Amino acid sequence: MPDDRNSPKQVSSSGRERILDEAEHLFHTRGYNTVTMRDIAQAVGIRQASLYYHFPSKEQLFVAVTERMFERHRLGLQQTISENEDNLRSQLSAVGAWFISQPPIHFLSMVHTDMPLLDAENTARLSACSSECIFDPICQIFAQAQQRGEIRNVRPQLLAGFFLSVIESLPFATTFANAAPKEFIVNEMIAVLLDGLMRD
Amino acid sequence: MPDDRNSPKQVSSSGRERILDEAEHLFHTRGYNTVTMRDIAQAVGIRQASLYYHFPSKEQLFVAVTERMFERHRLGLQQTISENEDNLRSQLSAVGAWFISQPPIHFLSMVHTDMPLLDAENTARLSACSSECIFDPICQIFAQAQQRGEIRNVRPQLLAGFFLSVIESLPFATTFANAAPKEFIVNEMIAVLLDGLMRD
DNA sequence: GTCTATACGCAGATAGAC
DNA sequence: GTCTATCTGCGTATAGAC
Repeated sequence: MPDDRNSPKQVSSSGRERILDEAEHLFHTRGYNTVTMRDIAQAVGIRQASLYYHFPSKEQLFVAVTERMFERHRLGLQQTISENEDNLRSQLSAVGAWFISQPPIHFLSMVHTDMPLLDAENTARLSACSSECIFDPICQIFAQAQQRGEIRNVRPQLLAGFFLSVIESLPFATTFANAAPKEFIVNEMIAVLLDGLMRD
Repeated sequence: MPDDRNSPKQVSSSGRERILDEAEHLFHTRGYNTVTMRDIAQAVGIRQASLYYHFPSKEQLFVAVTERMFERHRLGLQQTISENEDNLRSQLSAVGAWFISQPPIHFLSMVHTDMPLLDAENTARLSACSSECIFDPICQIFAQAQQRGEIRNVRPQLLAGFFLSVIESLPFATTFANAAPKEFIVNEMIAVLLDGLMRD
């Protein structure tokens, strides 16, 4: 917590943070376009116009929300990966558990539906942020496993995309009536992936 | 082509069909919410209000468009699968080629962003339609390969979800600067999948 | 920091002429 | 079948009081 002598109350639950929390929940469950500033204000418990004291526009609020979310994933993934440095299987399993523990990103929806509504500058910002915080860490897992000789030489980017696309489809897959729990699906996926990659 | 004696012009390019064509292109590149009836009318070359002669509402137009698209996939998949009955690898490769030949479905975006804006009844219709036309056929491919003893016993639903989630992420994956062509990615995916499933 | 009030534009849909 | 004209509601954003 920053040492801001002028802050009258706790910094941790400042008005701005409460807005970011509620906005994140709404944006990433219903999408940028569908959520209105009134929805967010109502969730926070203030009036719609009051949001504009904290954020200059809906778009800037969305960017702030999304960057904070990506950054949280970057830290979470970094810690998860460093705690399981022994082998690829345990790393992937831990990473899967990390994603399951977080609200779904709905990355494809974000890229396809939300991003095109933003300024070109903000689109570029968020794209870069998503690569650094999510895609690159997963890539590194596979790249390092290859350096250790643990798996065959398939392009890490391909494998990372592979892995993430299945993770992303989990929220949908588990809407089926007879769906298995998320943890089961992820581990099954990892098993299929590795039994094809492992040298016997 | 149906034998409609009263049709004054060719049925193939009737006004209704032209609207469906343009609406499909717009809806499935930009999403239900973002596309306006004026956008569709402009693409067709008529005025916005004229659309309401053919379809009672934007929602019904979207449902008609999406059902027609799913049905096209059902027929395309059926033919593709029947033309490659020998083994799983050639079937999957052909199915991958089929999906690449079609405009992306953006299924996850549709479920996450578009569907919740529709009536519960229409949501149910489209969900059922997507299962019958897309999910079930892919499931059958894997189930039959298991019956032939070609692959291990992993739940076909899991493998179908696996396969489709990667197909769905192709439009995104190929936006990267140094991206490989779609065909390459799909075949690489199939190779990883099968080398883990094939009995050696 | 939050409020009320309001300006402004846009999107879906209807009415009725041709 | 397509048009013009219009109604209605909603969403973002601003102005200014407290």
